[in-house]
Amino acid sequence: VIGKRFHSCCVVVKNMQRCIYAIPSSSVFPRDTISRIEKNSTSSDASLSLRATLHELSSGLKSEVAEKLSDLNVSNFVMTPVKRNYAFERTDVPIGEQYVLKINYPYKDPAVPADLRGDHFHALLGTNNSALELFLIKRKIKGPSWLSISKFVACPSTQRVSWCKFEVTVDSPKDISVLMTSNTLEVPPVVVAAVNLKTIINEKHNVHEIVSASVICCHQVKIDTPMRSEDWQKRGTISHFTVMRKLEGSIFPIGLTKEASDRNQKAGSNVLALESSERALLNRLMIELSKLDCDVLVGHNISGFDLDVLLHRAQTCKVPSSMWSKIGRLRRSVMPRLTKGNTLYGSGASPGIMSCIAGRLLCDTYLCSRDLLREVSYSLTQLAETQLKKDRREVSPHDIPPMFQSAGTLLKLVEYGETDAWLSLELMFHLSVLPLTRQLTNISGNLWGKTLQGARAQRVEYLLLHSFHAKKFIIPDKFAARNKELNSAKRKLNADTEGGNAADGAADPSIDDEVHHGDQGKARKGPSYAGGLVLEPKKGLYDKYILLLDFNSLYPSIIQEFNICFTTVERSSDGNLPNLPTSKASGVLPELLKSLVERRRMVKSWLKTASGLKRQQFDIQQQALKLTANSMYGCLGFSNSRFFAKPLAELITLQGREILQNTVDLVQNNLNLEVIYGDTDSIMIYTGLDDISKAKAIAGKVIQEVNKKYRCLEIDLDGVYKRMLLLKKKKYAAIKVALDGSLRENIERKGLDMVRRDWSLLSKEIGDFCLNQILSGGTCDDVVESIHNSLVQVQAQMKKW
RNA sequence: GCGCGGAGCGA
DNA sequence: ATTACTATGGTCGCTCCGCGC
Ligand SMILES: [Mg+2]
Ligand SMILES: [Mg+2]
Repeated sequence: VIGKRFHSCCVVVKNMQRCIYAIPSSSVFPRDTISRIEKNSTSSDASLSLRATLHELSSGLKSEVAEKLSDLNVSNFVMTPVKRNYAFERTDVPIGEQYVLKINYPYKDPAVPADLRGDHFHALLGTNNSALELFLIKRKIKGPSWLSISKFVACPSTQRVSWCKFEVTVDSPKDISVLMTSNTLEVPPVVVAAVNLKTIINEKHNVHEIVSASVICCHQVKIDTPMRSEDWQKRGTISHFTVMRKLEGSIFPIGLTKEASDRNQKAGSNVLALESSERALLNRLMIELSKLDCDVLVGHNISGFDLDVLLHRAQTCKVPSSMWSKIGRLRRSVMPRLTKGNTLYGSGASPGIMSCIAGRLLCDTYLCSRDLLREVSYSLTQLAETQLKKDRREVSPHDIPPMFQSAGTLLKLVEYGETDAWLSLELMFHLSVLPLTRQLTNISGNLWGKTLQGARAQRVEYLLLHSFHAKKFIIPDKFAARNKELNSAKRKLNADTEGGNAADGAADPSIDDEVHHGDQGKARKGPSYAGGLVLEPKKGLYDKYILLLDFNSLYPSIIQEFNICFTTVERSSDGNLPNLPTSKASGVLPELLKSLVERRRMVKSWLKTASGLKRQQFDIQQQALKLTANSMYGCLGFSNSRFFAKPLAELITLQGREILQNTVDLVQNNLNLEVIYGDTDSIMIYTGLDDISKAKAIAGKVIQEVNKKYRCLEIDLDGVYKRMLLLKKKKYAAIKVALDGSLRENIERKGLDMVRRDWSLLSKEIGDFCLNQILSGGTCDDVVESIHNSLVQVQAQMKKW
């Protein structure tokens, strides 16, 4: 901090040590010897002698390892016998607690092959762990937070690796710790720069060339709470500029130069810079960006367009690396391969591009909107209209060259560019992207940048890495040899779903709630195990009260209820469905979920009494905790996940199906109520009553009966429907009555064509009209007539066209 | 009815 | 016109559309 401003600082951590584990043959630490000496070693000097004994026992192992390491040109290593747990999928590592040999040596030395074996050890784990991951896990760094950095030395400017304001070096990762007293420190603001490029198309090479770049910069952005527009738009905390260039072989239109200098003079800074070439434009842009030294780059489809164009043009125009690399915070000398994989639209920036902006976060509001909103289109124009209530003028690259004919139109172009940057920025605030992703990151302990990219699997991966590490587990390697099963099991499963699909041939999932929408692009793989049970709906129009009961967070609750974990469920090597655990000891996953649920409960209790920004902060935190708990199951069933455990995922969904079926049976057979539908974690009960309080009383009874069967699982009344049209599985609409006593009514539409974005507006509007009529409560004749009339009218209107 | 491909809703 | 998982991408269930047989 200088004065009241925060600045960037790069910390170079030297001497990172690899941490690998050799799994000894059973003869190295004989079980009876170990338990005998452990029993005696309760006092401290006895533990000294324990250590001595362990070193003694492992001497053969150690010398063998030492020899093999030396063969591999690894010289500076330390070996220590330690007690660790294992609970994962490798069959060559015993499950449970045991002594293993920990080997530390510098990352500078080469990684040893993962399949290295010896007479005294039969497996090696952690050989390829990344230094960054190890650092975060060992130092227990869970997302952005204050760190204490001790014994650092400032780096002379000639040896810097970064463009940061400060750069220091520490000699050991242990010089860095999470600052425990950080609650007393203010959360620093971040600098956010919104970028928008305007390009023309070079027909010959079929590439975009940049003619203008606009940047809007917010210097005081909060990351702990959402910000209202009046706060982030406060004068003095925001700045902007546009860099523009003339078209090749032509000059700027008359009056532009004068206008630019007037504007700059008036603003007291370069708000409009005119350059003579694309290369000069890029140079200027990089200089201005490096002055801003922003923490976050934001833009609409910035990862799919602007950054890509920017770097490709820098390459083509031979912008020196000392310039283009300022787009990030690391100094770089060679341009990485910009396109590698990821040519799919909407899948984020390529790794090469991401590496260029190292040190800055990337917030693509196109990708964020796809994740957080449901819209028929995610264009900036559409989002500006529906989300921000603003008009946006669309400018295609083909419209641009003519705009160079007059100063007036060219200034319009500047305005459009700056407006687009502004709208994207506004969208970012509107969606609270930074507070939400920061919170998610602090819960899981991964990298913030990855959360911004989506990377749900990695979030869960880090959450589990931290948890298992804290309990002294050896963590599964990233590229475990998972060559066994693969596709063989999946075929079989699809083939032998016994019974038709009447009431039991269904599957299961993970109970997503509101969020997570836009899903274009990625072709889904076929399912590899059964998911949630979907009851056959009793189709029809219901006009008396219907109860919607729904289990809260079904899968997280199942994991806790049945203590499902890597550490508790015995899995056979053939990948068959395991039995429920009998173990009393709580597993790691259940404990983890319990703590997430408890934290959420606490935050929600604060939320009740808080107000204003504090309240919004708690709300975000609460959402993030729920999201995290709910996404864990998905990763157990994710074949590329480091913690892939299909048997566990399968066991969870099986419990889900049984619980739903048992609930249906109880409600129908014991309570004599009519269940008309249910999906995965919910049941709908037709009460046949006109009296809402009687209906609610029934709900209370059902809830009581169901909940007393379980320890963690909890069913709750999710809604009361006054009338409902039930068409098919996952397709229905209903008038939902508010439960807060206000009796407000609202039509809920699920799965119907009118909620899908692949139907025309006209079709959706007509559908909605029909639905309103059908649910209006009018007589059948009236409804039919009204719909018929309306359709005739539409037909007439269409004929006029 | 089967197969393939494509949509994106639902939990 | 075609398409190879050195990195990486959360799960499954249920319509709809369109082609070919
Ligand atoms: Mg639920
Ligand atoms: Mg539900």
